[in-house]
Amino acid sequence: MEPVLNHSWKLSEMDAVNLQQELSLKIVKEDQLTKVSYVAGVDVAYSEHSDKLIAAVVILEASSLRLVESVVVEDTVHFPYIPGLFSFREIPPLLKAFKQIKTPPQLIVCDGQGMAHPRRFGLASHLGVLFDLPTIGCGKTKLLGEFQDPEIKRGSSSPLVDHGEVIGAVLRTQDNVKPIFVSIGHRISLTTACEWILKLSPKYRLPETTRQADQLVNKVLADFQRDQE
DNA sequence: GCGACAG
DNA sequence: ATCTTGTCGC
Repeated sequence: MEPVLNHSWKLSEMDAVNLQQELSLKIVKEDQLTKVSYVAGVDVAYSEHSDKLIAAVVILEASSLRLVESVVVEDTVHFPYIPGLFSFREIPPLLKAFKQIKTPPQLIVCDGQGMAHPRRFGLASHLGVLFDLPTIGCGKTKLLGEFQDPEIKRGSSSPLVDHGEVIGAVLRTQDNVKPIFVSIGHRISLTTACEWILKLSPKYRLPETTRQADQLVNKVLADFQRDQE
């Protein structure tokens, strides 16, 4: 559960890019994923007129999709939002929350891209390498790549391609609903990743992991901002 | 120069 | 991400 790397996270943009390139040298391999009892979901919500943020990690039981544990932390923004350097903004608070998790997950679903990234190393890949756990990148919109609209039926998908390389899948999780962008994070194949996302999205467009994490951070942030006034 | 650009 | 009301539909 401990991160294999320990950075200061007080990085310049250039430092961030260099670190990202170092970490991306790690090899992504497929795990069996046969014994996944718990799946984690993560999300961060930001305050508008302050540098405060709320980060959360939720743990769902894989078989029932029931919420079994959640950790919420308050933190401060220490890195700006820059497309391609998203990890450096969200990982510090997420690590802070992960440190308090008592139920270790065997899979993490991230709110953002994994391999579908300019350097093939988005948030999901980054988190996967840090924890050495299987991770899936699951974004609501694309960062880059070209694709054809998948068929209208739930479960349909089409490849997300960048410079001739398949970097992810555009997956329809509900009939006639806007598809989401799935990509390999770490230690998982794209096919297995899509299967998991479908399993985690029995009713809504987004997987339960990100939905639960999302509603949690937004609720806590709302309470936090209410107390400020 | 113009458009794109995870959250 | 965040600012925001109602509205169409199952």
